[in-house]
Amino acid sequence: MYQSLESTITSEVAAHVHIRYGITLPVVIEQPKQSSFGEMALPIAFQLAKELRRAPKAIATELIEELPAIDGVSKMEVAGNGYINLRLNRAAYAINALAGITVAAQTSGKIIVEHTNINPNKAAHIGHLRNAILGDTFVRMLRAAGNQVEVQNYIDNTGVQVADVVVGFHYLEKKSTAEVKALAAAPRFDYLCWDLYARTSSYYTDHKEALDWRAQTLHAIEAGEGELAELATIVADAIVACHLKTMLRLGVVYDVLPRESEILHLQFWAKAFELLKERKAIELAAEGKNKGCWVMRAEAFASSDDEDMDKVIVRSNGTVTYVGKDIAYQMWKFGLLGKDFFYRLWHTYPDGKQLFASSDVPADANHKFGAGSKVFNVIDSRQSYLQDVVVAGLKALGFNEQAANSIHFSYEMVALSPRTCVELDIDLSDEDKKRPYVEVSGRKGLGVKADDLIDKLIENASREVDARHADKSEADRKKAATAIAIGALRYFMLKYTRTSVIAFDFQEALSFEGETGPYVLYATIRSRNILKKYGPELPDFKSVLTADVFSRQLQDEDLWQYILAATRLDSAIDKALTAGEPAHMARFAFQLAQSFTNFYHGYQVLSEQDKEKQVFLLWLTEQFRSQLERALGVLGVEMPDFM
RNA sequence: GCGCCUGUAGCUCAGCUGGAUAGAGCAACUGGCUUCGAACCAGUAGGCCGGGGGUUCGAAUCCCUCCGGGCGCACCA
Repeated sequence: MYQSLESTITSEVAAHVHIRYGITLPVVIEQPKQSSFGEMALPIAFQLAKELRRAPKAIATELIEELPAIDGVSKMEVAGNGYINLRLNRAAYAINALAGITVAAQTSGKIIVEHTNINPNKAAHIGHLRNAILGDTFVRMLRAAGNQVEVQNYIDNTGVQVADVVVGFHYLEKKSTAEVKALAAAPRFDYLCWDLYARTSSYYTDHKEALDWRAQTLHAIEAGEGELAELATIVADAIVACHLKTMLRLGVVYDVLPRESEILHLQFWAKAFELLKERKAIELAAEGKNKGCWVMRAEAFASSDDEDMDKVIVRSNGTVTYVGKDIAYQMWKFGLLGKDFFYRLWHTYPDGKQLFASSDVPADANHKFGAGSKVFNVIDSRQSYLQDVVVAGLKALGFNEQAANSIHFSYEMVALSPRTCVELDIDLSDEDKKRPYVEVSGRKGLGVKADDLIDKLIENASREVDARHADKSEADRKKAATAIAIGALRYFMLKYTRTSVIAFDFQEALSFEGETGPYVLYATIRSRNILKKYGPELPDFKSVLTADVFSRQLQDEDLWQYILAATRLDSAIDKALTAGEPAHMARFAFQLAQSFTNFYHGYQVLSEQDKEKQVFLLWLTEQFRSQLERALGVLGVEMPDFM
């Protein structure tokens, strides 16, 4: 409701300003610092003051006199040096909120969001959790605003990391294919590979000659033949299954898994290579350190034309680098490659949703993916250099529009707090101990595994639930504890803005008090309980609550403020999307919960004697409940039945 | 050296892309459970928004500069 009023006001004021002054300005609506100033504030006079070279206050006064009446606004007044404060028609606002008036969703083309992208060679860790939760929440925000979204999780199943685990099994552990297959079918295969990967990595540092095994393995994988290639497939497929399972625990699902193996087999790169050469986006270096390589000139992606900065796309031995493959993949996402994958059903989620993976054999699955109009790549900020190169590639090919619509949805890494490192027995240098956070290495097998963290959170939540609800069955308690734990985790990962490094600390992550997911859940449960415990059937609000009733009840300033708070969700989603910041969404949900909690303490709904007021309070409670649940849905947090 | 990010309460962070008296949570202190469940609430205390210049009606926010911290800058992904 709030959002639709906002859009009415901005468009009417903008139209007036355009006609009256011949100036086109974006009209901004702010929330006054003090509620006594009114519900909305327009700083438009300040914006106009620059162009008109007149005092803001005079312009504001003039605007108020000349602006035609706006539906829903009862009063306008000049305040401060030139603010225009608006007071709303409370009863009309409430009536519209009751009717569920919303802004029509905008329809644009398909948006592709790529996230998670974990190397399929070891268990997921907390850094991957941030990526997936950020990506998944952004997807939910986009969908809540009416966009069509496709979620992709890219699988690099032919890379060095997978090869290293294969080297570990084959050369170090001397395992047969059958043995590896058996291990892959057993639980916690991702944990086993986590350790094996670390062991192989450290083996290389002492035995440089072993790097030859890696080269052989990579070669075999690329050729797609022999025992080593088969091992790679077993490992990668089994680990992908582990990752999907971990992500499903968090409510994160995907539409399609484009895999690097098909990018290779279906000659995506060859096609892109032709185009890059044809349009002179890359050139063959005739001399210098990159002699014999196809390179993208530095000037295309950096503010330098230094030859040393040129990026190699095709190595002197003719093989393509990661960036090259990524350019091909990015082109496919926009439907620019003139090629598509085949697809096969990878698996079906418990709710019936189907997940497809790319395939190189023609199948009858009639599914089409890719060819989006806008692409968000959720990748941590350490890869911004490579993302810049990919975008520069599109630009060099002449795809300027697509380059502009390729968005690196970057975020900072998840490091560990020194305290948590100590808990995990990670050796720290004296220098590290002084830092606020320490970056840990997956290659060394250090870090916090995603499933371990989730297990620990569930354990914690279980303790609380068990203590409060001895009467419930163990299964019900476990279910509630799981929902609370996941809510806590998702909120924790979301409450930091993208540019903030998370110094992961067990104590903080395991906290269920204050600005946390459980706080929001608790408020929602309370709203639900009031409605549940109200004896008779809930009244039919739409017929009982008339404009008269609203204008009587809304003379209470606090109640009016609660209505405003409980009708802002759509506006909040919109703003968070514009800012590209899921953290704003999380914060809004928290503030909404705070607002309801205040209402909860200020008004006794069930014991209210005045019948008319009670119906009104019930409706307000219901309004809070539905908005809180929707907000949690956007955050991907599921409700426990009790807590 | 070049590029990107960053410095706000004791700690962890917001601050809606220039607006009114800079906000939360944690920790600390004082209170509140026979109430729609205290995973909560009310209150107290805590800030030269890293320093200095500039832009203007107005700066935590934009520009310059200095200081401090992080991350990138492979024929690895």
